[in-house]
Amino acid sequence: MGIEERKEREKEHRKEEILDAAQKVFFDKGLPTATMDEIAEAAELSKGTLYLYYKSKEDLYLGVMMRGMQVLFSEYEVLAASLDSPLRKIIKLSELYIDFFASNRNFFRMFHFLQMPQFHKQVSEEMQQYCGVETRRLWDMVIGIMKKGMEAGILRSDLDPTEIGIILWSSSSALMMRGDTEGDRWKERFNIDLSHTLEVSNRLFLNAILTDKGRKEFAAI
Amino acid sequence: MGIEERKEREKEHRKEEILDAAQKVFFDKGLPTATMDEIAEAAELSKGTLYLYYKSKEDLYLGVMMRGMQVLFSEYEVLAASLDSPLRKIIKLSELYIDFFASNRNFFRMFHFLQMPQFHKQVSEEMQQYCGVETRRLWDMVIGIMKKGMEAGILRSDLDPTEIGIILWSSSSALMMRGDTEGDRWKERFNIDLSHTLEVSNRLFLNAILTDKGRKEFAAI
DNA sequence: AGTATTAAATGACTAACAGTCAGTATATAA
DNA sequence: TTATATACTGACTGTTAGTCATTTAATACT
Repeated sequence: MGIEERKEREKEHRKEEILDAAQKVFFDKGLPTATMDEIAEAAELSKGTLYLYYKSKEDLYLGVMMRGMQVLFSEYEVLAASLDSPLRKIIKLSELYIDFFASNRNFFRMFHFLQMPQFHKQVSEEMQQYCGVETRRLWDMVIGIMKKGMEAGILRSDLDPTEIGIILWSSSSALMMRGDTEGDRWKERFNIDLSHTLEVSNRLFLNAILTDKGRKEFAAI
Repeated sequence: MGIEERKEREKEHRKEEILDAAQKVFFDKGLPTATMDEIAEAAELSKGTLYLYYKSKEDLYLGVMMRGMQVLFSEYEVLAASLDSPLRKIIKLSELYIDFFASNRNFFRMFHFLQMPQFHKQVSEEMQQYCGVETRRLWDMVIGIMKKGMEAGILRSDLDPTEIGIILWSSSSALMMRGDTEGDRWKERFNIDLSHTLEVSNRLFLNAILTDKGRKEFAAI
């Protein structure tokens, strides 16, 4: 009785095809300018069909966004499983995020939508749930890497690994976001290269959270 | 010939009345859910009239947002003109922003719209221009305070005052934003109080950018 | 095979809303 | 009192998210 299973697979496949189409259109136009008709056109389906698979345009948007999250997550997974030293893992954590920003700009921009519920009009409970669960997996991974660093004695033990994780992540995000949208203006107005600013920020912060041992190891790299 | 002038005043007054109405509605419902008809109703004007004063719903939203920016700006202005020491000014700069976040949550949320052009559909060139100019005034003030700190020898002179300003601002913003939208979840999931995390972040960062002299003064406070 | 049943897809339709503009009312000038 | 300019109105248009009665296709049954 493989028919049920095949149908299930085809259904999943159709969902992915719709995401492919939505991704193209959203990358091109952004959430408010993209239309469901365009996405249907791109998917070679009727608009009604889109709604058999996703509850709203915003759900579809978040569906695409979650692909970006998965990309980042799987890169972190590789990092966490690697044989690098705890310090190198923490450094690479930042670098990976910066690389992700550089090569997946469109996904990066989408991330912010999740965090701004005041711009949600039709996000379904389920999708919000799903996003929350996956986001948490990402955080657990980041926090896990921080904890390892603390156990290895390179991170100050008077700090909370979760707090450090969120601070590092948030400050990086914020600077990348500003670099993305206002990088040129900062360059011409203040002669500031925001990607340099991000490096400075991470270096300052890293030095602030490392133990003497950690700082020595860091200096040796 | 004071008629022209009076009319000019009345026009400005009408613009403000419209902003009052828009503020109420936007605070209540957020950008996507608020409707121009509601705002017109609240302003006791017809919808058409709104468009004599503002080019689009998004322009109106940014108009309200700029009021929040002015509030923050004028508080910074008082601080900059105060007789506090350079170090105290820098500390108060953070505190002021945190206070603003606490007591003007709705304005704070609006700030993010400006920074996300991917969610702009109808923002006029003029409004964008206006926002840019005012934002720059705010930045100049922040950067000015940092420069004074550097001249006073309490901030490391190998760092760029503009970079320090933007890092401090961005990391604070990001943590407040997360606290705003996900504070409860972080509390229950990780037992983290994000307003505490913000304090930690600012303290770590401050210690990282202060000179020995600055750190001594800081410890004495 | 032919027929019944179930599932997938369609696209015309509705409702809601941003933005427009021809027309009205009000104030000033002649 | 009449003419002109200015402020305002609200019915109207165009667009688009989301729906649903109907059609099409696939599977099950006899």
